[in-house]
Amino acid sequence: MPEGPSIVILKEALIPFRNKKVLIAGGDAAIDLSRLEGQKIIDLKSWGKHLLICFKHFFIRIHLMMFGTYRISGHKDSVPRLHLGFKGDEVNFYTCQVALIEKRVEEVYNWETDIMSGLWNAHKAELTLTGLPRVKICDALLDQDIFSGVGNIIKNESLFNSRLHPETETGHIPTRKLRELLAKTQKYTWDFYTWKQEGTLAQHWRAYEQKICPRCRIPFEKEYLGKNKRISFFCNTCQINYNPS
DNA sequence: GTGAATGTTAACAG
DNA sequence: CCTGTTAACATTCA
Repeated sequence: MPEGPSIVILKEALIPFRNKKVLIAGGDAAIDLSRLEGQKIIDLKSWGKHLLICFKHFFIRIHLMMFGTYRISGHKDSVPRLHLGFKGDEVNFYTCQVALIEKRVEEVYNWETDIMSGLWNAHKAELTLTGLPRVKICDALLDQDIFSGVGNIIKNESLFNSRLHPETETGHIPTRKLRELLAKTQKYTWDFYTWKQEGTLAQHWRAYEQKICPRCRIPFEKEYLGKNKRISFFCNTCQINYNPS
């Protein structure tokens, strides 16, 4: 379910719980739930695919992984991983990773790599990629230390929008093309955010899960590419591979 | 019933 | 120690 934009949407949905006190903490998460009870939520943040629920002396990190779900002001029949009970309200998370971290978020996270953040630093990303010339761009885009919040949909769509072949090594990408990719990736994440909220995300896909290239009408390639063997949809004609042959 | 999917990491082999 | 592979977690849908 989650790439960065979905986590931003989740965070925004939780903003009404800022300054609310957790009366009951439950669920089967392997954390000290009693630590939460009686504590007031100070803030809600996200970094990449991490949702951060901030308290005075610690924060909760939630990662929805592939199948995580949640309910706000409601619950499912199954046992939640984390249940937060408030006065007359509740929030529940399912099938996710939960950690309690005894630090301030500023000590742990740098938002310059978070593609959804106002602090996102394209120049820093460019420098990092330049220093990893043999890494395939399809792997680099999924590297959460470089593009925090980018997932497989954003990877496929951004490469298509930039007309870049997924297997191109970063060191062979012309600087102008690399900068185009950085800009279009950030733009697509915000399109994703808008379309996800509208419920129209899938109908806007131009590459992901598509059979025909919308640009030149030839069939898409569908291959498991890169170190991580994630599915890649791409057009062999429109998307240029700059690697020397 | 089977396989694959918006993800990540621990464990293991070499 | 580094790198690569496999397993594991876990839900839903085609």
